[in-house]
Amino acid sequence: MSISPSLNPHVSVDCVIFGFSKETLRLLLIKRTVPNALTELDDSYYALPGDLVRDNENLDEAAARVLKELTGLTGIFLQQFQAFGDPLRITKAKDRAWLQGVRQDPDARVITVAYMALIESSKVEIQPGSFSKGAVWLPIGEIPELAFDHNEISEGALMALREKVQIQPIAFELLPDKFTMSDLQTLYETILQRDLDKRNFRRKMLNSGVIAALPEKQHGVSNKPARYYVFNRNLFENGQMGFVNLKMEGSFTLFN
Amino acid sequence: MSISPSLNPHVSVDCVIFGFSKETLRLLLIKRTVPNALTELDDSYYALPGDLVRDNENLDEAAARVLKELTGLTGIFLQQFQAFGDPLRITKAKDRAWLQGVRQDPDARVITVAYMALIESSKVEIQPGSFSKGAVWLPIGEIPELAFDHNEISEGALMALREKVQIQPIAFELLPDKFTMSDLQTLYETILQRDLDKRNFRRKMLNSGVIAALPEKQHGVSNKPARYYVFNRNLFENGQMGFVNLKMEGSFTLFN
DNA sequence: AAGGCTTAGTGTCAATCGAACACTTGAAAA
DNA sequence: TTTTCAAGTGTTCGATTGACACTAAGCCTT
Repeated sequence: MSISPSLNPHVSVDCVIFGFSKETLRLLLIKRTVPNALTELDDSYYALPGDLVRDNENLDEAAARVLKELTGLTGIFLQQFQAFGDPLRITKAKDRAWLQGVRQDPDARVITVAYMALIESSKVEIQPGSFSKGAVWLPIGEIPELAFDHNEISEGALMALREKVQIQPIAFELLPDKFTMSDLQTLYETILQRDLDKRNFRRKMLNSGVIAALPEKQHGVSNKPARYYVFNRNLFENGQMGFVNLKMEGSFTLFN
Repeated sequence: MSISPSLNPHVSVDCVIFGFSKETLRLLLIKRTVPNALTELDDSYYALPGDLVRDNENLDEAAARVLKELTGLTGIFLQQFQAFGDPLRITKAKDRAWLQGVRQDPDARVITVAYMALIESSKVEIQPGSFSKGAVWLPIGEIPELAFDHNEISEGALMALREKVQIQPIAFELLPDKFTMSDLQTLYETILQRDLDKRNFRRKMLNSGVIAALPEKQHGVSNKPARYYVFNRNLFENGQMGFVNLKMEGSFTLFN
């Protein structure tokens, strides 16, 4: 992204992009480029993809643009979860050096509105561009020190994801269109970091109506082939079903 | 609030302040003052209390400051819920006229980070000041057209409140320290807009451990005096209890 | 003083839901 | 043909939910 006069120099969006592969949750991070090749700081310094908000776009549009520029994808799950505006968020030396190369007013206070995106990670093809030298999927357990306050933002996104997944059926956004019951269970177990009972999981998923069975089964696996299911997207987009409620320890339930 | 060079002219906070009295949920709104008395627009034009964020404060601090300047209160429940940044949010003619009187750069794009506050409304004493000509508690069913996109923000806050109240025991913030079971039930019914069964409500509230009975009862009421209860604040601030789960219609519950 | 009015406060039962638990099935590989 | 591996399937018990109606306590009225 080139610097442009239509950028609002005080507000940015950052995208915490979740994917799920090899039984781990991952974040899509970019490696920052330093345009005028200052110093040694261009190696292994990752950041969340983000950009300043332009004058002619709203926050959601800015986030969707960042996502599209990086991955080529549109129409994916993308939800604002928190604004971050600590005045000290850009004080790391490395960050200031980078900003000097890239921003007109490197000392400006920037608040950022953070979004979380859920992607089926195999859909992503990293778009080439000056925006980033490269992008990688890193397991959430192996996130290094990131630029600015991006570690804090990522943590916040993970918390928000854990909560939302217990309230709305959004985990499906991380899976391919068709998936097995085990895929789904593993995903939930990964996000929630606890084991679930196979039979209870199955029963409740099916009773709830959020997924539908396909006639098709796996082929060429060396064990009993699993049935494929699809997410019943209409139910939710038409607002029929409000609430998916996944209890946590110490919870209690109220009312009729 | 006077214009000051330490204000960030691109980011503001707005507070949606909820109170509960006479069996209705209310919002604390301010009447805007027009410093240089332009035109006819100073009558009955309400807005959410808000201000630009200063360079030396973070977003939470800015929101707490706005709340304190208006009500004199500190330490009250105040939670960020959404950022609003539509480029067209300041296009109403009245709004532009007002901004010209009050901002250095009235055409600047401002994004706002919205907070919701829960107050026991009898605690509020409106602070005098140039900030607002007057403040009023208006029932949420009778909110007129507000400045900017403040109607949209208020709606969003109400939605957020309805959701949060089903997940965490925060409704108590709207009640006095001691309250009767009926007070509490009426509050929940008002927020959720549906009737609850008295006996079931009682049972679940008591079993949950969120409230504790006091020995004291009402005096001087012309019917059977009700017992007082207090909110068991420690349980939550120490993180023992995670989740209060109030089912909605069409809900389903998942997992062990 | 008695009766009326108003809100507080209480218990049970049937249906549903949640948690725990182990064996059989189907396909490929050996 | 046997082995290996994950898929798939039911039941039981305890806890929770939701529906439902009468008595208790205090003040007010007459």
